[in-house]
Amino acid sequence: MREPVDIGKSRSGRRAGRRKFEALEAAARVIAERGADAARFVDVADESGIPVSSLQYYFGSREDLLLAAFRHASETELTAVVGEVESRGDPWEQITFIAEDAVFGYRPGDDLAGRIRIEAWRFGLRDEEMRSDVHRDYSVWHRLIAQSTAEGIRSGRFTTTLSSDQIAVVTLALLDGVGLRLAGSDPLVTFAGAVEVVLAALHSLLGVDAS
Amino acid sequence: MREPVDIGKSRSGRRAGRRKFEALEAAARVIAERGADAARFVDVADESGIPVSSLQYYFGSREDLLLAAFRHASETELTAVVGEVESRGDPWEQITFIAEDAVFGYRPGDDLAGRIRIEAWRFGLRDEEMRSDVHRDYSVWHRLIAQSTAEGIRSGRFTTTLSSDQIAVVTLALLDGVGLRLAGSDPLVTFAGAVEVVLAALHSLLGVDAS
Amino acid sequence: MREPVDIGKSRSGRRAGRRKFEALEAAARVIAERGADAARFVDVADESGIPVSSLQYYFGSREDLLLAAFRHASETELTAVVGEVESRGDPWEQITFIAEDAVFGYRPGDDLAGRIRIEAWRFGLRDEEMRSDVHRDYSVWHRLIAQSTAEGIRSGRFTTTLSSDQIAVVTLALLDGVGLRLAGSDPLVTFAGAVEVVLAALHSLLGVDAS
Amino acid sequence: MREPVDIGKSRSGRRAGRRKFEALEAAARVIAERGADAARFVDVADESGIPVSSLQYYFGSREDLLLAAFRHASETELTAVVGEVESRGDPWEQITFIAEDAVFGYRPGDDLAGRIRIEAWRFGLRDEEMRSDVHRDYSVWHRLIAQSTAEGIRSGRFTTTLSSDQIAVVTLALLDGVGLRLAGSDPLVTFAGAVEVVLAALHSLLGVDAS
DNA sequence: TATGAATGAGAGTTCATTCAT
DNA sequence: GATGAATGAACTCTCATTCAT
Repeated sequence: MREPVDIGKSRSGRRAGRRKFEALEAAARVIAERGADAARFVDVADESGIPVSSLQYYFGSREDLLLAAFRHASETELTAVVGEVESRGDPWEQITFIAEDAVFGYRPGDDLAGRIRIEAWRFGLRDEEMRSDVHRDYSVWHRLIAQSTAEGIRSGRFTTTLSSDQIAVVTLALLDGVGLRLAGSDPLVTFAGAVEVVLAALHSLLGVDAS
Repeated sequence: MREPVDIGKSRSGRRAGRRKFEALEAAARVIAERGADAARFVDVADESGIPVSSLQYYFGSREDLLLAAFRHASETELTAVVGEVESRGDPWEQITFIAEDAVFGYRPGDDLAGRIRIEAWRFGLRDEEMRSDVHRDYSVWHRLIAQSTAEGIRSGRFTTTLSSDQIAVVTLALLDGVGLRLAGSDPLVTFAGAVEVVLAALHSLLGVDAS
Repeated sequence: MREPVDIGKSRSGRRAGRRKFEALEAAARVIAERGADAARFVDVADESGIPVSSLQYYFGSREDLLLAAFRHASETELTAVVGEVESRGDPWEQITFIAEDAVFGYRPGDDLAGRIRIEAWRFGLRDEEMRSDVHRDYSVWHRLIAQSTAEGIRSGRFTTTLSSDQIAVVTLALLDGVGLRLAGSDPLVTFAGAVEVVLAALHSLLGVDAS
Repeated sequence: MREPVDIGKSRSGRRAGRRKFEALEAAARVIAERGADAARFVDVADESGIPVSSLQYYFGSREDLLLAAFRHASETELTAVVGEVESRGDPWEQITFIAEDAVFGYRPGDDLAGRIRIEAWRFGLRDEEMRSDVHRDYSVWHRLIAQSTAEGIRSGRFTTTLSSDQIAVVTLALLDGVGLRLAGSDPLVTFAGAVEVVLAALHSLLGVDAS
């Protein structure tokens, strides 16, 4: 609600913007490590070196800080992914990029992106505002996959009994589903195996033309 | 420290077992509604009518109560599912039963089972003890699916390029993945559509023999 | 709202009741000294030796503690005054007792009662619940004075152009009005002078028969 | 440290004086509505449209702002009343004007003056500087009433057993006393009844000559 | 002169837990 | 075995104030 800090255009604002950025990154790390529900102001303060009262001054309430951190993380991720996908011409390459990128977010020891995603879902279950953010993010991922799929079908690269929208839903479900297992260190799902099984399933479902 | 739930056989224990059972059911409802992190002793006390100090007397710490509630819920669910699956002869029927049962746990307005599952994963991300419970539960589901799949492959009912273990991983991922969308009221995934898309994907992946 | 503490009948309750009583007396002292708006939990805790969290356990919110303290003080005072007044037969003696008792509440160095009264009014200006308590207390004082006055008029002891209800309003206004001056250490109103002027005014207004 | 309000004579100061004036009026409204103890910088900023830091720049600390607001209000009121009183020749008319003016300050729905007076007393109970302001104001009111009374006695218009100083004390006590009841919406004291009872009491006490 | 940025101090409230019965 | 009483710890939020333009 309160947004007193300049996002960083003017000279004086640059420093404020910089601190806000650092606060958001710190908040994301805290959320990933402890979970959104256990992310306290004092944790973010310790992680960022910014006083608690300053965090409150920047973001308002605790909930607003969490929302801002989630938003920051998803925007950063989505922007990068969309750019990369568009730079690839082949639909199957686009799909594999998306899948690998998503699963890489759960890489053991470097799973911040994946954990943030999980926390975002969870938080969205009970927070109205977060929920609409999550829905919007999913719609972007969905469109990305559905478009690649439709293009693959059109061009004859893919042959599938499912619609492109169904493929998008299935793909996202697969990625979230294996992500959970990876994040939970499930012994039945290794990182390498996760990438392989997801790609194998999509390859089969899409009937990818070998040529 | 933690006590396994008294099922209520001994004479003096019968009433205590009854109360514990009610406490666990109440705890599950609270967890599903508010989330494990926000589930307070006082919430369970209000929901069950049992005083806070009695809950502590029965279960020990807050964490122990949550663990017991999760355990109670997953045991109840698994016992039922395993029985039902074993009563079915056809592998595809077994798979469809498992899939439908899982997705039904996210039925809008009656999604206690699904929400408990989500909370269990999440809690297991940061709680050592919960995590091994989650792993054990997944291994049961995994075995159930892998066995049906192996039987289907052996009998020629299924024709697939994936191993039965991979099918198990994919199936569970799909179910969790669509469950998340349903639990989050995602407008892109309706309940009916979720059942359909999961079955369509599995049907395609398993190359189910039409006969 | 919460009233978990026995008021002190049973053996175990006696101690709890005792502590609550001490908390209320301490709260009254703090209110008199610092003012209701500045009366903090920690002040009452320091004054009474009871931990803050125990005060909250006993009374609930800060507002409830203040209300309870005000109520405790006014009940104690009113009970005593009503008893004393009834024990006096002559209307003028009754009136003088009330007036002197009220003004004595502002005795320099021993003005707890007077200050509590002032804080009660003030708090009642903005607190709904306090306000009705204040109204109720005033109605008791009013009735007391009006009855004495009516009796004096009936018996010929008083001769006045004002109604007994008007005399009650005037008397209470006078007492509050001089009380304010005394509480504020106004150099124009000394304690002795205050008693004198109030009695002189009432004597004149009531046309007290010299006999 | 505290600056007397710039009335706005110097060229550069005129605008600043205007803003200060508006800030003081806004502060008075806030004090009347919420009470001095609950009057925050941010409330006055919202009420006046002047930034918090500017208010601090103009007035210094919070206490200084409150003092300035009280001073502004009482000066405005006193100046007007003194002028009006002096324009009246008859002592009883002077007294009635003072009484009516005071009670009118508690007119329901338009009781800013009355509430400010109450807050001023109260604040003066614990603030040294405010207290001397209050004393000074009371001395002005006192002199006004005592002079009218003395003139009335001298001219034979009044016949009373009380001294003119006592009449002043009684009058002010009456006015404050009924003001409290009015401000507190006491059901036993209506606005019309308050005016009537005060005038009746003074009429009786002063033994006003009917001629 | 005027104002936004930043921050320390403090307050109420929640809650798990300990203790005594 | 069961439960009410009591309490310390932690957390969010408010607010006056200081600082840097």
